[in-house]
Amino acid sequence: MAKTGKPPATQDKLDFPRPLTMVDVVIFAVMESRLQVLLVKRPDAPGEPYPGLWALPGGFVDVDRDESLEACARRKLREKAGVEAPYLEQLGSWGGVSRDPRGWSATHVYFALIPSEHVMPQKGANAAEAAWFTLQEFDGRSRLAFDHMEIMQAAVTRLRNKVEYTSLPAYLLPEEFTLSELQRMYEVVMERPIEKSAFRTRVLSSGLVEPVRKMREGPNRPAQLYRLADPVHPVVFTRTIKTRTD
Amino acid sequence: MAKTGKPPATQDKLDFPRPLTMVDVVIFAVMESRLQVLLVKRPDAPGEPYPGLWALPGGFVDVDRDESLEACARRKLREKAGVEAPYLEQLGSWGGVSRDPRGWSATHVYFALIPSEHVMPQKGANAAEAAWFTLQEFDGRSRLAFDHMEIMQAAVTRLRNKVEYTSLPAYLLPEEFTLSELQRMYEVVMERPIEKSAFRTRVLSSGLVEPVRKMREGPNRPAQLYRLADPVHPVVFTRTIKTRTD
DNA sequence: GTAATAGTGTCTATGAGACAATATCGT
DNA sequence: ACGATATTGTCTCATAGACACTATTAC
Repeated sequence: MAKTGKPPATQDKLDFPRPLTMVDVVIFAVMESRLQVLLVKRPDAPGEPYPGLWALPGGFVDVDRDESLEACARRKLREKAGVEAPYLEQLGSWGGVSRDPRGWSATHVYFALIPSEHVMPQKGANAAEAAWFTLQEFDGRSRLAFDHMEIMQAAVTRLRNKVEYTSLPAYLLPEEFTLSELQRMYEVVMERPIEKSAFRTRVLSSGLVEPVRKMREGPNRPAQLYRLADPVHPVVFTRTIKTRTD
Repeated sequence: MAKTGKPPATQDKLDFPRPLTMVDVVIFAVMESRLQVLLVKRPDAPGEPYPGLWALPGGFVDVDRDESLEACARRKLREKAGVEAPYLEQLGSWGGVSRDPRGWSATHVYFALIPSEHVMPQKGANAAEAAWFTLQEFDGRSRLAFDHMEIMQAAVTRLRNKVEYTSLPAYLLPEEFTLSELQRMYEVVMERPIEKSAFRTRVLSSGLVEPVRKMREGPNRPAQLYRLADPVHPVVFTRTIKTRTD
């Protein structure tokens, strides 16, 4: 920030054109053993760009209602997905002259992980059409509105990178879960199997989880249920889960 | 982005108040074996917030001159530090009602690493007062304008985290450097000594650097000079440099 | 020779990866 | 007992960390 930039040196220093400011959210959940993203359909109303195309849930910052960018993101999350996400992190921002036909715009993008249990009645509060898409559905053909394809890819990349050395997949599960279920979340996100024994040692010795006095019953040996020891702070491991063979 | 938010449902859908949009840059360099940050002094002119306080270099996005956020950041970098940074990454964005007395504002923050050789004639192009500060100078007492203290801390945290598993410190050096010099950069950023032998193995086996047919001469045994094998892409290691003892 | 820094080697500890063995449930 | 999944154990390998040793320059 600092001093006024180059804009017209009028008497009123704030009297120069301002970019549009928005917030978008990339919401991930795992359903049917697949990583999925929530998208909403662009309205057909006149003046609306990219009518009928799928887009990330989001919208303009409302200077009267939104205290901050993150508060705005949480509002979008509530409105579009009807959830309080257990994990929300800022992904980055995208801005420029050409990304929105309505003019110079900048969007602040957040990415959220939610347990599929929290998944919504499929319609956002404002009745906008919303749907979950697996990542495979974007191989080339389908287009998204604005630069949302690029943003979504960035979000997936970030998630896939972080999975290698953090506990993020835990936020895709309900409060209580077994180690096998946690392992499955890792495998879905990484799209490759991981070794059971090593995984258990890694998780248990990290202090990531603590056992609850309950078992998951089934048609086989019951499994110990765990919950996050510190649900607020993800764990960062000092090694990636598998030596990369770049 | 997507549909217009809650703002006044006028005929013209874009006719609602827009936040101020800016870009700030946290510029790091190592000088005198210390990690330092470039700051500029806020002007004393009437209407300018935080007059006389130190702030991150930055300013409003100029919708006529700036193609994109990153282009805007590079412009600030040129104007305030007079450099093309060999490393520039987006740090995040900060936005809300209260961070700037002039109204709802959002800043897009980048962080840059530059070799101290590139360091400037001390005055920005626009004659604004600029100076380098060591991080120690911010222990409590000194205040920065806006939320720039918080932003700077976030930048330092990001850098310190990434040093553990990336080659970022290489961008604090000139094109050609010795392994000892590289190690010194790591040590300055991490604020702890690291082991020579392990460091050399790590660096050499990673393909991070390649030798040039030159040596650094001195009052002792000459050292092999290296340069980055791929100056564009930082290397990501699969292990942190030292097991954290949290 | 000495001082100073560059560069190598050796040994240990940690934790990942592969794979096998054992445990405990419902039926 | 059988099927299925949970849980543990054993062995190997890669690499970080500690520390010592050797190498090459200027003086």
